[in-house]
Amino acid sequence: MPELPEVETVRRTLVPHLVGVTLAAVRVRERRLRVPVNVASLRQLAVGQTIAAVRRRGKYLIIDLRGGTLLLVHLGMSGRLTLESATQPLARHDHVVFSLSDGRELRYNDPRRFGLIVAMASRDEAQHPLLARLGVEPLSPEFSGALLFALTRHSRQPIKTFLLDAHRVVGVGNIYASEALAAARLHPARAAHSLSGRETERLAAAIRDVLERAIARGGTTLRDFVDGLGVAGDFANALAVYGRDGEPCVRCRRRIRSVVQAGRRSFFCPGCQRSR
DNA sequence: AACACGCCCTGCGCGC
DNA sequence: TGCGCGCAGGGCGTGT
Repeated sequence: MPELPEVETVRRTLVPHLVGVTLAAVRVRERRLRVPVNVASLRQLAVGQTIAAVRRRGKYLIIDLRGGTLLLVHLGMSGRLTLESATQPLARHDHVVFSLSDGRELRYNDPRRFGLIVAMASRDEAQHPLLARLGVEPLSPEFSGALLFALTRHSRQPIKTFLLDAHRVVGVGNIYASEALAAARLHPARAAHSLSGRETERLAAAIRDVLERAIARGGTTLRDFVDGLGVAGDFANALAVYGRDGEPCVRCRRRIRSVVQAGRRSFFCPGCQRSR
């Protein structure tokens, strides 16, 4: 899926085109997403409204509409949110299509349908079940080694699995969890609570650094990902360990290995990332 | 409370 | 060439 850098890339590419534009109509061609699309609420809350801002919270895009409503969009594993010419034929898996006042269309495409689009009143944002329990933003000033140290104290989970839990830290998915741990030289199987203060400092800095570098290069495209204008990301070449099982580590030349943790594959260098 | 697990869904690449 | 299998960037409900 789009992780934080990919969602942020979509946000940045859409902002200049969407702010000030009105949602003139919506067509829902497939309502069976992770949360079933509520067509009536989309029509009542979103259609006719003008876009005031496009924000991001974790892996969620939040499209603020004038008139006190917003659209919450999650791209799941395979989702795309792209601006297209209305004359462009619809593609397979174009599930939700917004007609815009400038004649173009904003299209939500998602083959696996793990994503969602929800309209709500802006005042409900903080209490909404999908948002209320989300953890800290890793690119915010409040995120630090000290905070990560505090958050990890009572978790016996492997640190890799811990990082994937959006109720603790948002936005870090399977690619960037492995990349951050590699940069911090921490073994993915280390129990979260076993990390020292120095190690959580290193890890927090690595998370921030890898996310920022990925955003700077438009995100990671493994297969599906494109930004709001249909352009693929460029960070896949910069990945140090993810997907590089068997290849030599650029730092120590040992072969990168992978293991499965909590059902997700983790990549690491056995030379640079010792378990203790 | 914390954590492991299975499941949601489609598409693709691989081995046979 | 075709087919079945395993696996994929996420997140939640359920069980212990």
